[in-house]
Amino acid sequence: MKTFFHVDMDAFFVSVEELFDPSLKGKPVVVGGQPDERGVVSAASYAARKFGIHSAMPLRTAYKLCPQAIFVDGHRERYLEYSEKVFVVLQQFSPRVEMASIDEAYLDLTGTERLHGPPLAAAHRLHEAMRRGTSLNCSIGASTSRLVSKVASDQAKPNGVLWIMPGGEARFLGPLDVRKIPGVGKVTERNLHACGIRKVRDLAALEEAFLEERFGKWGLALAGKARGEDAGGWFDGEVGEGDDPKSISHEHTFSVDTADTTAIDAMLVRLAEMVARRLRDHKLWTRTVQIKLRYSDFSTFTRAKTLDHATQIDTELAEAARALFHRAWSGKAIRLLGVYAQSLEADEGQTNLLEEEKTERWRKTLKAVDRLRDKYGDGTVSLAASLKAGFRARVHENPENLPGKTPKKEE
DNA sequence: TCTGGGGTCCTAGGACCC
DNA sequence: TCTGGGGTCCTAGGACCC
Repeated sequence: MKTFFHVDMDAFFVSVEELFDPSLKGKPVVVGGQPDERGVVSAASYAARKFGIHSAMPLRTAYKLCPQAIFVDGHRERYLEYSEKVFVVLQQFSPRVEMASIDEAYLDLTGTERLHGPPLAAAHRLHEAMRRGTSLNCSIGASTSRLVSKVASDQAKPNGVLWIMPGGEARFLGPLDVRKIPGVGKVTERNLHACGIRKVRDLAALEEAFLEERFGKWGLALAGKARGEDAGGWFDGEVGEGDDPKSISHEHTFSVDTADTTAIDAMLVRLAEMVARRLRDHKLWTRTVQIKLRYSDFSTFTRAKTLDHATQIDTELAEAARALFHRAWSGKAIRLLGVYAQSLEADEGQTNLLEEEKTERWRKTLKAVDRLRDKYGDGTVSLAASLKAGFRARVHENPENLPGKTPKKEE
């Protein structure tokens, strides 16, 4: 018999901000940006949720719902720091920990009864340890599968613990809306509703053949989920598997849509530089470069190109990104630009000797550049290709709105 | 309501090879 | 000649998650 926990921090970003500014406690707080900015709510305090504010809602909408709410810019470094503290606490309970995102994790506690006692008691002890170790509240779901534990932690919120006994999975899931199943979003919910399926028990009662015919492979996975099984999709494999990223990307939404080629090129180069930097940090190389562009009407296009050799070099990424962009661009004003690296490879496989020497020289240069950026901020050092274009663009775009760190000092 | 940024996984068609 | 089937890679788009 397996035992899994799902641990989910309560209103994580808001709670961390409260630790830095206790006067926020109990007030309607919105993390994500200022009310006049383009952007969405990253997290809302429980007081703010009472006004109907929730994450992913446009900031302007949140402001209309609750003008007296306190709007706070997000501080990623703070959340990463606290995410690390969460991880440390979790590791004390089981070496089999997998952070599923910055604020939630799965624990495999199978076979730890003699050490931790029965699941419910262990969950309560973990809950208390989290409070002591991080000063933050969390909710914990415990059961025989990751899926059921995840749903359970959601039902336990805020600040609660819920254990679903072995054999009780179907009874627990049955009365819930299908939307509660991880992986069932807006579209799948609508499709299920169209078939008259509203509750998990409706889903569980259906023939697998019907679901497969209607929804394909996804339908089969859905049937398993309705029974509380982990198989198929995100819950495959062991807890703690999958460390290297499969893609690295940066995107930016302009504060005002732009058709200015100079500003666009500068942004593409900048995004490419940030992606390349992170590739080097991870010791990874990309073979497939992709760009994304979104027009004022929100229509979105992507263009990808697989290179003849893997790279982690700013200018190669930037050149590929610019070529892709100009192939796809209609000339209309742009709302968003993105640069993506896929088909990532580990730090080997540089076969061509000449190529190797060339990239080696580059790597030395870039290492120096990376050090400078660490010292003076991301905006300080740009490679030649971005220098000309970059300068004007920084005048156009308020530095506060630029991705990455704001330059602390101009060289 | 006027819609971020970082990801993962899936589908489907066409190219290309055997 | 007017026609197979499988495997893999590439590309574009989309659902979903936090």
